[in-house]
Amino acid sequence: MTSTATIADASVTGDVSSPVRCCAPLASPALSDTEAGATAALFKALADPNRVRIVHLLATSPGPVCVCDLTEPLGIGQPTVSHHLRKLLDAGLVRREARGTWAYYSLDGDALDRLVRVADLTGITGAAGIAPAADTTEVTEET
Amino acid sequence: MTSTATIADASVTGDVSSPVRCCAPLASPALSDTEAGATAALFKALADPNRVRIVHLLATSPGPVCVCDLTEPLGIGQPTVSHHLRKLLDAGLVRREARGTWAYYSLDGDALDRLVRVADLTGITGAAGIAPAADTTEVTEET
DNA sequence: CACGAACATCGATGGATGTCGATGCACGTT
DNA sequence: AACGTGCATCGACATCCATCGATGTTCGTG
Repeated sequence: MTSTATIADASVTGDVSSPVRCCAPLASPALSDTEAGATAALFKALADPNRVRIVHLLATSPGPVCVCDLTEPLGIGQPTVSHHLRKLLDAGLVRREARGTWAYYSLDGDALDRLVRVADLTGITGAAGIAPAADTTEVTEET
Repeated sequence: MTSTATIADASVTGDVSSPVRCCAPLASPALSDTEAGATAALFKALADPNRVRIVHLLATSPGPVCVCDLTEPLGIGQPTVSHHLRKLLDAGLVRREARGTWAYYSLDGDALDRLVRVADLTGITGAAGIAPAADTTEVTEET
């Protein structure tokens, strides 16, 4: 189906006046399926309020935090906390350190850096198709 | 609910040697419930491979893109594309411009900036409880 | 004025996910 | 050795979500 020559026939004249077929030949997905999935997985790890709170608690804590420290401020059961921590662990956002009976969790600074980088990558700041929000131009000079 | 005063009794002795009750009183969630929810919602908007691809396509496209331009590279139906675009629209990541029969979408540069800022905010880079992911355990480094 | 195209919405459905209670395991104290 | 504590896992359940097909609306052309 990708052979739709009619699409190319629509031409990229730029005028959107006639309902021919529309559809200018967009760039094919330069993002591989695997990469898109990995990026989505990283975001999905933070797509829950309680996990956001966990990351925030880990960030604001002066040191590693054990599971039982999280159940109360979050207001959820211990199995659920373990569940969320596992999600964050799988995403590589936190690190686990078993210490006797306890399990201490801490943020992975490298992962957070990766997160910021992905956020930039997603938008490719400075690309063309970005509508400047308000003040036109001036679109985040980023790094 | 959870009036467990015993927790405070555990005290912040700092030594984790005896299984008294553990649980040093972590800082209460400095993140408001509303804020945590908003942050999670922003991440949730990008927690899907197809939406990541859409954002990528919008970013790499030389100009605004209509819905029919997306159905083919994504390989999903038109209603589903509209569904995803609505999610991105609700999250404020894209902007919609009706133009005759077509609807043109473009990225919202301000929203992307906000995304990067939230990613920073989530981790508060430079906070204490962050493991530098240095040489120690070498993590897994995923794929 | 009638037809076709693009798009949003509706209803339905299968799969993923957050939450809980109960259970099992590891470890340190008594 | 026996007990208690912290934690991960299991099974179950309710809910959310991505996807599709069908439908209705709007707009431009013949």
